[in-house]
Amino acid sequence: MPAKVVNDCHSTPEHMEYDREFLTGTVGVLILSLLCERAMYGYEILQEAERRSASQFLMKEGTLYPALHQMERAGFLKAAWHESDNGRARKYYSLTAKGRRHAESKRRQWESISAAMRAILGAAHG
Amino acid sequence: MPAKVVNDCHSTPEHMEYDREFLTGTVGVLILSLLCERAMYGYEILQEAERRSASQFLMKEGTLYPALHQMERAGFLKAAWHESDNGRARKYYSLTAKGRRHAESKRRQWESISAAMRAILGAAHG
DNA sequence: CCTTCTTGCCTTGCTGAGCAAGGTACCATA
DNA sequence: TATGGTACCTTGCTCAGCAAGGCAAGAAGG
Repeated sequence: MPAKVVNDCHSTPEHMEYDREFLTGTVGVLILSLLCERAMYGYEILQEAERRSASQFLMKEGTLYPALHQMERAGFLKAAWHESDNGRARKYYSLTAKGRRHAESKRRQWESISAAMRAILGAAHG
Repeated sequence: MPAKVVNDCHSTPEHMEYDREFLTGTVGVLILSLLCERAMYGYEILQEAERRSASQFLMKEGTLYPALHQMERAGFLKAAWHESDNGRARKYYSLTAKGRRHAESKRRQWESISAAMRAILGAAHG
């Protein structure tokens, strides 16, 4: 039996290292919420998430791009290529109407769970 | 490609149906936090989680028991059989010292993530 | 000139969590 | 006699995150 490893999380660096499991689900809400404000391209989403969370969230490309493609297939996003100043091609994603509704649903779910967790954890750690 | 399905979450029943992904990670903190207060047996944990979250969390047995076993193997929990009033055997789990430290770490992680999410979502939904 | 860094997109293949769906056993109630 | 609650358990599937790669092009520095 080859042990567990990966993440011990006993140290407290400037930005906390999270057990991967905790991020499950957050990625979706994160993307949808950011795109709620304005259209963005993939690389920009990575940077925005990092910036706004004060470097707490360091989303990986291997997480982001597949997620974007899946949401596009699901009809939540639509993509459009645009040239940037530096001549570099960027793929901008924006929310569809369906995606906007979905974003709202996800946001409500997250807040509901967050509240329920606070109710339980709060009682526990007194 | 056989569609997505499973959960639409557009209705708003008394207790919200969550997309499974959101629960990932929460289960661990939940168990550890409850056991922080007192020793409990599996079935009791299911009920407590449901009660305290006002039926928001309906943890499944197929989720709970394997999680308990894994945490025991990891040295976070220790188990002890006790007879109940009705002569039924119950397996009580309690935290080890290591488990107590782990619980604290997990709780801090959750709160940190929760805060970061609020920072991003709050800005988004204005 | 060559290397390295940054931007910007992408993929394949593994791991591991949650869970549906089953099973066991006992007791009480209808 | 069956149904439903208590109380424990398992096998096998799905799917999200991610490590680790790759492609292309421009900028920076030696």
